[in-house]
Amino acid sequence: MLRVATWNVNSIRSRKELVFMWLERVPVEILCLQELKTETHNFPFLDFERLGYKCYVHGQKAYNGVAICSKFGLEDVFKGIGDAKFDVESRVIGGRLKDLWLINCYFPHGEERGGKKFYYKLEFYDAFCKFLDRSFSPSDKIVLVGDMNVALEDIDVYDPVVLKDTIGTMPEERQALRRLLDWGFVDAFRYLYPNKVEFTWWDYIGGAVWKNQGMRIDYIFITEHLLKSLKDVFVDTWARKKRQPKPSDHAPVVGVFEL
Amino acid sequence: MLRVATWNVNSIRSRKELVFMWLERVPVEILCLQELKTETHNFPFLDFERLGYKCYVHGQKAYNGVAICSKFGLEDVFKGIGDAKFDVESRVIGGRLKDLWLINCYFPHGEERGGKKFYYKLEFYDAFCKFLDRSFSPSDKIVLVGDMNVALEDIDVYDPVVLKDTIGTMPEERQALRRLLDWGFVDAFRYLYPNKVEFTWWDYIGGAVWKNQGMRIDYIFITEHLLKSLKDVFVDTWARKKRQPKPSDHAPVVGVFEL
DNA sequence: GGGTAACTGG
DNA sequence: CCAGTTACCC
Repeated sequence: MLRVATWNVNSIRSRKELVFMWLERVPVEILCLQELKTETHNFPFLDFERLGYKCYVHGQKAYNGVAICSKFGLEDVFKGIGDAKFDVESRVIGGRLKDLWLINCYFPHGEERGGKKFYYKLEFYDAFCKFLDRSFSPSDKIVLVGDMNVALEDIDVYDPVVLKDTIGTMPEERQALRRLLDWGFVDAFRYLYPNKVEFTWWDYIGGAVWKNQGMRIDYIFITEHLLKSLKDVFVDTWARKKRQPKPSDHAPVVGVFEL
Repeated sequence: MLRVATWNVNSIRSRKELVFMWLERVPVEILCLQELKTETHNFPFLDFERLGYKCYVHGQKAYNGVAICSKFGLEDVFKGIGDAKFDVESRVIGGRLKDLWLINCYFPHGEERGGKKFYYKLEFYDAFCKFLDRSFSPSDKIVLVGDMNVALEDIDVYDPVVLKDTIGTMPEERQALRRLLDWGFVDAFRYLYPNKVEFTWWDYIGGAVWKNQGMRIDYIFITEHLLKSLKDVFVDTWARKKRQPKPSDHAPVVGVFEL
């Protein structure tokens, strides 16, 4: 069994205790983290080592930052997407475990429609697709995980009417995310559960998590070769609902594979 | 027995747990606090009430702020020194318990010799003496406590050579503080222990507390009528040496009276 | 609402 | 070194 988790932790320094508590509950083999909000040298390598994880970290001060913590050593580890315009930010890290590629990405938030950050988000998706074209083939075994900052369908938000034209739900963004599916990925959660309403992110404001007012913006995408190995995908809201230590606004998503 | 304590807590919001732990050790009847660093409405009135204290609070956002927490109700509570120039900051609070006046003051730090804040400190002392002249008589029973931000004598600093011309030790400042003694106050600690070397403040920097590199800048001053009632004065370093919760850089000073 | 940084006061 | 602040990001 191979369990691959993705979790936007919103600062690894302030969240590491929670992460280790969660790993006791769900000791996944591979944990992909986003929004480390710290430089690589501040990453808690030793704490993860004690639990048997080797960590591959692409840190950044204050913003972004991604890591893969794996029980198995990775090869061909890469950072960024080979595009200088976007690689000034630490949003992508990947590597290979035998014939399985892992890619962990923190896609831009976008802020609001029409602004500079909104176009940056769309352009990032564009650049990411080009990176896929250059570096991979849809016939590869690839697990692409991360915070995509887009809810794919209306079923992926708690209220599509209330959230109309809010960031993460707009047609341009959904189209950008769908290009990853068009390229050759399958949304593992939706593949197994076509009608299930589950969210991975809830705003800190107004106790949204208690009213389950969330969005599904964190994903496990897999290429077709992996579909037969996919056993389950689940969102663990335990860590999001904890009050002490304080939670991230995202919950971890876990994919279970039998390879 | 009446125990009166003075403690610069360096933010009551971040120090309240420590204060309540300390009150279990030394349940003083009257606790005078300085550097609340918060507005009056954020003061933890309820926590103190649970322990039987009535609190008189003169708060301020971010800087200064003083309070008297008393097991007995006070009358004629006043805030400030009646001088608009200095009363824009919350540095003084006082009140009367029967025939005993309590005055709690946080004197300015002064930063360094020659600067604006240095003259402000000296002028504050001047204005404070004028306030005493206007409002009190040396024949009154008065307990004046607080962070005076001045070490009276060389014996009150860990190394007068090293600290020469550093803030809190300079002749101008000592002269300003001595004017309170000239007015009619007695330094209760020094009265009982003429040769004792004890400090009330240690810099956070460089682990000064562990090397006992401190200064005595927090005082219990009393008028002559109270000398016969004075039983003891002690500095409790317990709270300063605690690591969890984090300490203030000042230790509480306690005066014990038999009235 | 919760994290970061840079600044200021002590 | 340890508080507080404002400003920025999500």
